[in-house]
Amino acid sequence: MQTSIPKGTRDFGPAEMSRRNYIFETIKSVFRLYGFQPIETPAMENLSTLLGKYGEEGDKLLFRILNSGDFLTNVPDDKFQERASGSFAPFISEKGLRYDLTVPFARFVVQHRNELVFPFRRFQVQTVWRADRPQKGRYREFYQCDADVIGSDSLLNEAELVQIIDQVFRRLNVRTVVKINNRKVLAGIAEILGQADRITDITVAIDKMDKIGLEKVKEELLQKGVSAAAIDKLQPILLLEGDTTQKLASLRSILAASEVGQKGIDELQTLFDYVATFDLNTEVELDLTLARGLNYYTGAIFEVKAKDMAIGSICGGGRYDDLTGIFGLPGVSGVGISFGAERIYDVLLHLDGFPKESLESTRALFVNFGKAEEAYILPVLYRLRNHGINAEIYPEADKMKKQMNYANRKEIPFVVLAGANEMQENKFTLKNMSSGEQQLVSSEELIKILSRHEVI
RNA sequence: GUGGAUGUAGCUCAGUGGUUAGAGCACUGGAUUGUGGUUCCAGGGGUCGUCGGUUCAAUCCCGAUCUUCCACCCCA
Repeated sequence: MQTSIPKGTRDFGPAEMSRRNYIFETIKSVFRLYGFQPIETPAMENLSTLLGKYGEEGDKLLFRILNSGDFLTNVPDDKFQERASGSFAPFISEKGLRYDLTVPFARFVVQHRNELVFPFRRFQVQTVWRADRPQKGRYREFYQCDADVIGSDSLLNEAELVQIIDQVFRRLNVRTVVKINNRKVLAGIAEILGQADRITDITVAIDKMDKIGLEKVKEELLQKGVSAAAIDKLQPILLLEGDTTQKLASLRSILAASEVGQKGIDELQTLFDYVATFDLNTEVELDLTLARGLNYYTGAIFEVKAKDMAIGSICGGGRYDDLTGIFGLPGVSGVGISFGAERIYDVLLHLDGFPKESLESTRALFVNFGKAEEAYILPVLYRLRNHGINAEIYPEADKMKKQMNYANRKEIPFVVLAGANEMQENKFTLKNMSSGEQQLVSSEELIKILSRHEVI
């Protein structure tokens, strides 16, 4: 029988799981350090919650769940005849798999607003699904690791998110650069250009600056119907030189006529002032070409890139002023970030950055020689486990070669042998599998040696 | 969603319009009845992605479909 799994999904074996858990645990522990609390939401949401929140593209990428039971009976005859999936679909599907963690979170906040303590700091590490066409580093099922603060306008939140990013990548030993921009500044730019209604086209185009270059961006803008005069005015903004302070200063004069632009610059200034007082490993820079696709961002936007590997962003986020408004709770501002665990995995693999001990599962294997030996071993095994030592006994009295081979394959560092000789002396032979050395020890010594956590 | 490539043993890959399709690694057994990683010997395992067409004959040629990969769109 041929087995397979759906397109764009993956299995994870034990070795991959321990590496992935290392990443998840690192991220979660930093989230906890900053006072964030975990929540989980269901894999599926009502389509009414999901639809229309990610733009037209996003709606197409939603996985929809077929209604259970005899789902065709609810379809009116005329819809059935039309064969148009657009009008047909609502009758046969009312649930979908979540597309990200932010929208379900917004729904969660609205639904539980009376139980929550605001400002609410939550983190969430769960799978999301997108019916995208898979390629390298892009899957139809993947994890997101989100932290958001909701119910606070303070820019201190943005500043602390930068600290969190720094702390996570410091612990993972990945050199990064954090790029920051502000959606209000982008709106200001569109306003100055006299193209306030084209803000989406403009931001999408200038987001491609580092990828396709200035000339292509200008071409794309022309094609989208932005006037040549406006593009000429845009050019000096994209080519701003100098450090952050200088960039902000020149931007302030360029955007003098835009109120929203000035507001954005103020916010950026405050954020960078905070960040300047932190002792960070990561570089933090102002990048006016950073746009981020998601259209619910309204203030700061972040993106993190690895310095030692070209793989796109490994973390991103921003402020959204009214995400809960669509669920009937207006005026609640939030800001959050999302770590891309799958890409961080690829970066660590590339840098050989996974710690050796994260792979070890069993510390000691007891060789099985037979029933009498089993009875001798089991109480000691129980004691080892009570001391927090991962240990196992081979379940059958198979050939030594096979049992030793099992230890090799599982990369178990110690093997314990206890047969007639050892039983007579009430001792155990402890073998170090990497050096091949072995010693005769008591059960007390066994526990003592195996409790040491050094890597061998 | 658009364009291009790909699919042969568990894995990495050879190969041919014509008898029983191969290698390395892995697996199982033996050399070796309390000592693994090395070596040697033997063995099991494939409707050559799936369906259809051309042909006396297809794993090979053609078409469709699915998978994986690459670029675009978009994104983590």
